[in-house]
Amino acid sequence: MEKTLEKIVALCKGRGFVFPGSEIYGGMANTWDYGPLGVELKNNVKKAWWKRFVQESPYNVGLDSAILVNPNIWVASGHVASFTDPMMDCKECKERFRADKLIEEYLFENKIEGVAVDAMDFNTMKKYIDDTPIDCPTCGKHNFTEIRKFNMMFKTTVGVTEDPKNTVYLRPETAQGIFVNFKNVQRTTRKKMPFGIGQIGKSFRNEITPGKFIFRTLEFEQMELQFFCQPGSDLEWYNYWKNFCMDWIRQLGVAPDNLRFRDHSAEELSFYSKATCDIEFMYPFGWGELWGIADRTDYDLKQHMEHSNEDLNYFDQEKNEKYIPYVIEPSVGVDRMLLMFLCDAYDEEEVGTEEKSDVRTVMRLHPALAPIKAAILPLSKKLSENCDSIYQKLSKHFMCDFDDAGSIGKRYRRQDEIGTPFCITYDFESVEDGSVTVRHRDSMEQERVKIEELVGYVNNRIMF
RNA sequence: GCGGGUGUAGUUCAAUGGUAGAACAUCAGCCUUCCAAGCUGAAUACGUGAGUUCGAUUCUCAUCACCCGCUCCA
Repeated sequence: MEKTLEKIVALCKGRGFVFPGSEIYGGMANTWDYGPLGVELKNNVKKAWWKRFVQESPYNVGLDSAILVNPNIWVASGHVASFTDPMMDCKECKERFRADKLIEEYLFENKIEGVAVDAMDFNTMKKYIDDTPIDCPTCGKHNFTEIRKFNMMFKTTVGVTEDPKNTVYLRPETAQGIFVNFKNVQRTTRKKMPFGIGQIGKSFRNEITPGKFIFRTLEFEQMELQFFCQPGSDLEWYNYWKNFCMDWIRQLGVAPDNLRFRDHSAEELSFYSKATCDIEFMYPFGWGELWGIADRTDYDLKQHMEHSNEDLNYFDQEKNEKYIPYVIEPSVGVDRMLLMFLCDAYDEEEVGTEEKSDVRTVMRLHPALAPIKAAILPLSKKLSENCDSIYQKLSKHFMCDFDDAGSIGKRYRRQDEIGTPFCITYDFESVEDGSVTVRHRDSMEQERVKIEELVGYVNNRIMF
């Protein structure tokens, strides 16, 4: 079986998981809408994360902070400076480069030391490139455009007048909302070190050219934990959360062969990070980052302390000492996690006979993630009305579907394709014995269950 | 934003300088007692705008969008 992104995108669009954004207006690049099944799947992913990382955790509590915040937060966090890429084009071959990268490469190749590219402003960079024999890596010529700023933060304006003074940004990450609430949360929950704050929310990045379905989008949802701990214990917790995250994904049924850790090399590390590791997934287009686990040190709290003049130290009563906590950040994108589950769950099975080959498409989603938990299918249309009360009863507890169009086999296939773990078939005997047939998606086995036991039967199996 | 490609029903494909067909999917009816059956019928498309032309889905230009590369990393 070939598992391609095209097939998955087609299934998503065809069955109502994910639609292209603004489609009737010709679309809008890198925006996607979640359909009736997609929103269920997405909610289930978020629910599962929240349950494991907040609800069941002795350490962590939740938060939902604002998307629009005081712009000084982005100055303090370094986003205003570092999210602005200096782009320049080669006039000869039209290739585009990052000016700072060009200089860095040149310095590296010629073993020149003592030139701080990070400290240069755009004019200095341009002048340096003009004055230095830095050539276009593609065509070898030296004829560049001016540097243009590319800020990855979306801007908008507070108030009705478009005064630059009123500019605010849509947050490019949820983390900062946690840091600025560190004291509020610690005080109100009376948490002691170590403890974490979890948050699920939307972030926005004005990427140059994203792509690959919902892997990278302008607007995306993050599930982040910022875990605060005593300096010195940070690496221990860093490893703890790495494994914790990996275990969680595996328990949700993702094939271990499709997952790996990838530690960032020293050059690759963000300026604020001491150690970073990605959990990567084997997408149809190759290994791609899913979950970033970073030791952010005390960088963020320190920055906010400086810029806000608030004391963000933590006082440890037991040890009678004061310190700025270190932060371990496991941060994952909901959308690319959802894509992972879709890709991993997608399966095609040969079920045809010799004369007539046939393919059965099955989404082998973990029952806790499946958009529809149970489909209620009358064996004959004559029995449809008898199913009303079953549907009403079950739908109080979980998402159900009802379908009486077409043959029973066809209806099983429809449910297989959207990952429904249980099909409940009401037949002529059901009228007599008050039982139904429960057909399992993966084994295709059937089991007779009393109607009054259905809720418990399904609930026990979708629990995670 | 730059380079290359593409734009016809929901999907996959046709045809045509004289306003478009099919398959699958969908819906309705008949039939059908557990894994994509059958029959009958229905709905649905030339991305948008301008130009050439008696007439454009077809030719030209523009525009918009999508795909592949550059970029990026939740």
